Amino acid sequence: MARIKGSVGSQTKACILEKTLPLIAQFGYAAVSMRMIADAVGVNAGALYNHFPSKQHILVLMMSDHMDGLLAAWTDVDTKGMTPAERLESFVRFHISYNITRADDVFISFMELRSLEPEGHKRIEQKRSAYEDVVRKIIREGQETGQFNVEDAHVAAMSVLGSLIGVNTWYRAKGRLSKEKIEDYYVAILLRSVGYDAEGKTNV
Amino acid sequence: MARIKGSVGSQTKACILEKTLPLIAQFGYAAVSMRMIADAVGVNAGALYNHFPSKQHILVLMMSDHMDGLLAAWTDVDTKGMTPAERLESFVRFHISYNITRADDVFISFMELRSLEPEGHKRIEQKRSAYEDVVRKIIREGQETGQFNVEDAHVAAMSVLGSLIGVNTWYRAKGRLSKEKIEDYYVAILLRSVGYDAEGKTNV
DNA sequence: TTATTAAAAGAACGAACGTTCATTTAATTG
DNA sequence: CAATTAAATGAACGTTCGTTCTTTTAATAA
Repeated sequence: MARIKGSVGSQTKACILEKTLPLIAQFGYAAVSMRMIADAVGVNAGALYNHFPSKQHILVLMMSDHMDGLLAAWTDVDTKGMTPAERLESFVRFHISYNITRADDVFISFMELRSLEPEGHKRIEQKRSAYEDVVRKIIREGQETGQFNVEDAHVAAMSVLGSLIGVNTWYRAKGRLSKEKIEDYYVAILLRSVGYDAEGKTNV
Repeated sequence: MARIKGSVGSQTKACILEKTLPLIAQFGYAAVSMRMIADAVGVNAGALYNHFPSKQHILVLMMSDHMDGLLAAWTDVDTKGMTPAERLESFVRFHISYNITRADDVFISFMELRSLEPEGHKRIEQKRSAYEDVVRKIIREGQETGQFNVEDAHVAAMSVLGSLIGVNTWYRAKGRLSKEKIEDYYVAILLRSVGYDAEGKTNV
C-alpha cells in the first residue's frame, strides 16, 4: 500500500510524540523501538522518518516541548506584588497542578537526560536550570526580606524541588488524598522548610 | 583460549556486579549490552553466563544487594532512647552519608524499577517500602508526642524522602558545600518541614 | 487536468542484541 | 596423580535494532 486517505503530516507528527510519550515513560528510551512507536501510531516504522530524521530527534523534541510548556505556563502565572511566601505558595501549587497531569513528561524529562546526545542534552539542561532558578530566586528574595529563615538558598531550593518532584512518584488520581489536599499539605510543609512562620510570630 | 589462570568464580561474579553498576547508571539497563559488561569485566560475553543465568538476574541482584545494604546499615544505627526529632536527624544524616557515596546504586534503584520483571519488581518494591516506613514511623511518633506538627504523616514522609533523594542529583564531591554542611542544612530544613521548633518555643 | 509533492507501505540493510554451545584449560577433589 | 568441576574462549543462533530505499497513492499546485 501507500499513503492512506486523510493522512496529514502535522497530525501524524503530533501523534508520534503523543504515542511515544507513555512508551518511553514505561520502558525507557533505549527499550522502545521505532517499531513499537510505529505500532502505537498505527503506521509502518519507515514512515516515522517522514517526520523525524532519527529516534533521538523524537526524544529531544518531546523533552524540549515539555520544558518549554512548563516554563511558559509558569510565566503565565501572575505573581506581581506578591511576598516571597505567597510566591512560593503559588509555585508549589503550580508545580503540583501542572506536573500531576503530565506524569509521563515529568518522568522522562528527569530520567532520560542521560539518553540525550550532547547537543540535545545541553539544550534541555538549560531549560531545566531555568526552572530551578525560579525557586532559587523566590527563596533568595525571602532571605533578603527576612520572611524566610534559611541557611543556604541553593540547598533550600533543591530540597523544595526534590520534594515536589517526588510527588509524581507516589500520587495516584484515585488515592486517599485529593490534589487540593496534597497542594495544601505541601504548601505548609515547604513554607515551614524555608523557615517561614505562618502565624507571624517571628517574621513579618 | 579457555579458563585463564588465577580466575575465581566468586571474584568474577562480584566484579560483574561492580563493573555493571556504573554502566547501567550511565546508560540505563536496556542500553547496556552483555558485551559492554563483558568488556568492562575483561571477559567474553558468554562467560557471564557462568555466573548469572540472564542479564535480568544481574540487575535484580544488584538492586537487591543495595537495598539490603541500605536497610541493614540503618538497622545498625542506634536510635534507642531518642526523641523523634533526634531520630529524624539521625536518619537524615544517615541517608545523606550512606547514599552520597553510592550515587550509582541509588540512581539505579530509583530508575530501573521499570526494567524489572514482575517477581524481581515485587521483591525490590518491598524493600523500598520498608525504607519509606522508617520515615513514616518517625514522623508518626513525632505527631503522637506533639514534637512535630504535621498535617499528614504519609505526605510529610514522602516529602522528606523526595527531598533527600534529590541530593544525589546535584551533589558533587568537589562542590561548594562539604558533606557535613549539607547534612546540617538538610537537618534544619527537614526538621522545620515537619513542624519541629528547634528553639522549643511552642513544642517540648 | 496535469505535474508535483507529501505520506504512507513494505522489503531490505548491516549491525548489534541476549543467549547457547562446543571446546579448552585451570583449579579442585578423590 | 587421575578425574572432575569451574571458568574461560570464540563462534554461532535467531531476533530485533535503527535506518534506508523503492514503490504506491493521496493531496496539492500549476
